[in-house]
Amino acid sequence: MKIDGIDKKIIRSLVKDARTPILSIAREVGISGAAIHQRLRKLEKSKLIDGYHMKINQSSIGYTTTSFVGIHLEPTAVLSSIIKRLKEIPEVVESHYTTGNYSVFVKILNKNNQDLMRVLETKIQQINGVSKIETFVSLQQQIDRQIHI
Amino acid sequence: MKIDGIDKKIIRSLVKDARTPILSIAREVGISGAAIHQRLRKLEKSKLIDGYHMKINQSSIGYTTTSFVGIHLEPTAVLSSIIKRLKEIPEVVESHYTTGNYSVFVKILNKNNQDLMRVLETKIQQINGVSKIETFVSLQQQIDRQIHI
DNA sequence: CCTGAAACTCCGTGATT
DNA sequence: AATCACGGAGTTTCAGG
Repeated sequence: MKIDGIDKKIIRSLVKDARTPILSIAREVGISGAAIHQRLRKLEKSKLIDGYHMKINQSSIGYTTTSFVGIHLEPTAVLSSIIKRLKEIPEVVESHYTTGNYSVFVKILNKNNQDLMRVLETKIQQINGVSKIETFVSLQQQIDRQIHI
Repeated sequence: MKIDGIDKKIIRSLVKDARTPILSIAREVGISGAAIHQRLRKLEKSKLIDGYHMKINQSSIGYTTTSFVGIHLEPTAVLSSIIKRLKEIPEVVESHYTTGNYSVFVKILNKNNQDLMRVLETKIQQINGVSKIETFVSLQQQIDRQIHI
């Protein structure tokens, strides 16, 4: 998959605002809307584009606490069933299987510290196969962006 | 800010696909396009909506390695200047100031393990005030979603 | 908070270079 | 891989219930 300068302009424009009309990108770039349309179709087909998503301001709906939880597993634990249980916890927004100290590493969002405690104690800690967890609460997020093209 | 069932339907639809036409949401919900348009304006004004973004498939552009890096700071380190330096590293996509073992916790994307090593050694480790770092490489990501409304 | 209608803008496609 | 042309859709605004 080759990406030229025009493709990059299209991508940067839609990464910034996914609802930008194709025609306004066309005017900016200096080629026709139909051409932008064709390129976008190709980019979508190539799987370079994962989708277009509205981003919700989590704190505006009361989710003010972001945390990372390192999860140590018991030797007999089965990863796939752990993941299945994690998916059932709506507060869990990311889950990774990692090298290093932990086995599973998750990002969770909560309304407040009490809500965080509830999820840790009554949800994550209760999953069969979880032995020990370690929690890092984000006091402030300073960077949040995508990889730059 | 009150969110009713119609607002939720609008939000869910645009979280899934930010380019969904307002009119098609209108047909789904059963009210006029103008009404959806008005509600969306209000949601945008209320700051509940953080934006609409194209999501790039990072691995399709060669960024196949995701890692989390816990950064220990020297007692004299100044957070704001550390953050400033981190922002200059394009591979750093998230940065948090956290409780727990670390002081700063970042998510970084790399093309491969060698590229990861380069960024750790020649970029992050070189920042003035950084004492020790600990890296967790994601071998697999199983969950990636937004908080559910 | 909704609607319908008008004016405007955009989308998607087919024919063409 | 770009262009033009065009009919169908979508967006935005506004007067009105």
